[in-house]
Amino acid sequence: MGVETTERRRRADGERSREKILQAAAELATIEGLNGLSIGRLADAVGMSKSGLYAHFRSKEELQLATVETASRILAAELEPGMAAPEGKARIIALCDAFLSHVERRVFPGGCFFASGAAELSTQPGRVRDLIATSYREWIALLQGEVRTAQAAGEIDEGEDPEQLVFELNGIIVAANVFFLLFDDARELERARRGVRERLENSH
Amino acid sequence: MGVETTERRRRADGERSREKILQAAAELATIEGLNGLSIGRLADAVGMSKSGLYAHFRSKEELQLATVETASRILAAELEPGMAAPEGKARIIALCDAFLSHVERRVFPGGCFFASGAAELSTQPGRVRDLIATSYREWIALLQGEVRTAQAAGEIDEGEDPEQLVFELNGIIVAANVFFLLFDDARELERARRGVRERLENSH
DNA sequence: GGAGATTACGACCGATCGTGCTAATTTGTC
DNA sequence: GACAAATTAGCACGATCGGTCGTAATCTCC
Repeated sequence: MGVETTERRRRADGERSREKILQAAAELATIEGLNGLSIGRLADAVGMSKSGLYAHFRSKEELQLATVETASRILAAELEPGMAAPEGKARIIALCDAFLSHVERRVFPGGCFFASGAAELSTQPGRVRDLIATSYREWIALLQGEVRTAQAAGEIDEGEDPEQLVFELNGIIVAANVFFLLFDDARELERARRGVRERLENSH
Repeated sequence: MGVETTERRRRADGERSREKILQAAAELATIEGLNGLSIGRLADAVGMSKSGLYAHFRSKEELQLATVETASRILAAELEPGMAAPEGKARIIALCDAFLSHVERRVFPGGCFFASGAAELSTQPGRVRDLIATSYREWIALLQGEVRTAQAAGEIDEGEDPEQLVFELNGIIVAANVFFLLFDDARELERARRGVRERLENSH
């Protein structure tokens, strides 16, 4: 889903460069922040000149938008093993596990890209903030869909409010993300796994 | 608890300026970030010159450390109504409510100072990060103490692990903080209040 | 009331920020 | 193989970054 990508012909080598830049940008942004990430340092990180970057992105904001989309793709790939689980309760647990696993393996060195991005930009109006909010909503909607599926299958009590349940589950795993990084302690992730399981067991 | 404050005599007018600076810094930092907060903009915000600020803080890091301590004091004052509740389960709920209330009233315009600071600095080694981590631990320890008190009073099941329970409770209210800001929707705070209550009811 | 410390300012430093302009090189297409 | 388009680098710009210095005004304390 491209954000009004102004189409223009791309050369193969350019495409490769662009991909390398965005991969580095997505990783760096979780450490320096999407604002703190500077064109100069990013150029150094990929071994290019600042103006070389500008051939691919006409402004910093456009670079940030493309970076968020790249992070979305990376996260989606990380969640794929979770999506492979049978739909319903099992998939919810598998998705949470996949998320916690990608935090633990430091796919993004600064933890979940969207947790970091949301914390940084939630109070800074603009297209980047909006894109992050939209992406986050998709993740929430995905989980809510699985909850409803699980309810239809009788795995989760019908009285349970999907929005409330997903709010709590997401809260648990996002907290694990922050604490794992802040305290450098893998037990935080284990607490999240336990919390998710027990919360789901309690809902039937 | 002062962080090795190099003592030096202070004049009454200087103390007032210093307080004004730190108040503005604590608020601004939740929007711009502790790194993104620049000396120049902060000076403008309080109507002083950059070099005027440097009469109070010898470096940006020292300003950041003092800002974190100021934020601690502000938060502690906000939690006071919670601490006024009878110890145990009631106080846990009152503390969570006080926290959510200070988010809703935007005591810090960018939400919880420590959630924002932890997200920004958790991967950036240094004294500021360490101070934030220490302050966060105090909050966690405070809640855990209340849980143990509640257990001793028979309000919470003895089988409940205080660390696990507080991890989940804190996850819920921190998630509310982020989502309230990102989606600009007060229902997120209501979900947190409900989540905290139900989680505590379930533990006995 | 005078000495000495504190507060505040303006000017200034080198570095880096995002962003243009230009030119050379590489690539894909007819 | 020629030509247009895409890619990348070099350079320079104005603004802003954190920080220093010298100096003037002001407060505190003996």
